[in-house]
Amino acid sequence: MNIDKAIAALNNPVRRQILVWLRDRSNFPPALPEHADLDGVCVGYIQAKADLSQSTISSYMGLLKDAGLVVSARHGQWTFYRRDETAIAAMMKQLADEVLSP
Amino acid sequence: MNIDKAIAALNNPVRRQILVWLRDRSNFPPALPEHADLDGVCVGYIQAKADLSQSTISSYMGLLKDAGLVVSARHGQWTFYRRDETAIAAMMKQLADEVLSP
DNA sequence: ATGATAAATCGAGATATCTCGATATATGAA
DNA sequence: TTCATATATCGAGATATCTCGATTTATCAT
Repeated sequence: MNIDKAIAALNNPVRRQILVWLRDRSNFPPALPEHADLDGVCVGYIQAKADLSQSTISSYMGLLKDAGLVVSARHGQWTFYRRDETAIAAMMKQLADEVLSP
Repeated sequence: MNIDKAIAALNNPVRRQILVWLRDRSNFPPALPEHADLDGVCVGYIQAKADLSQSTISSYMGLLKDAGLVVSARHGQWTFYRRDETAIAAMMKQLADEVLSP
């Protein structure tokens, strides 16, 4: 996790909204039966919800992943993204330590 | 305080550094005797420490102020900036509420 | 008034980000 | 193998940010 990349990733309302959506799987359509046991949400569902182009969402997810805020797992032709709660909490703590007065 | 403006203001390492410096007045040279009772740090001191141009620092402080993270007070020809601790804490709380899982 | 100092504003070139459509890659199905 | 689907990558135009030097504004001292 890199605080500069993390803040840059957060510096966009849609990317923050995606992080919020990913807090709850029920913000998206049900998974396909063959994905029922998998964690995370596929890019297509995120794209539909965000209503931006496929390439934009793919690159957004790449930024969030590169910042360490989400992790991805490929299953067949799908890539599933989910929050990295530990990394997100660590990033927030680091930012708070830096920015808040003790 | 506006979370979009605040994150944008934080999305720059020098501006974050300035916020850190402003946590402790002793990060800067002593105030002039006639300013001894005033709170905050003048733009010139911040500029010297950050080693960027006067106009850049003036505009950085404007961004931080516009984001609500600092407040300014003019005294004679000097403008003194200081952290708005309440607003900074509120901003961090709002960001945490948005980004952290409950 | 004049001149000096501090800060804010302006205008601009360089760089980065946003967002798209088109194309490439990977996988699964027929 | 061929086709369809999901995602990633590429290239580009529009917009925003960074940072500067020059100028303007505000204030103080002479």
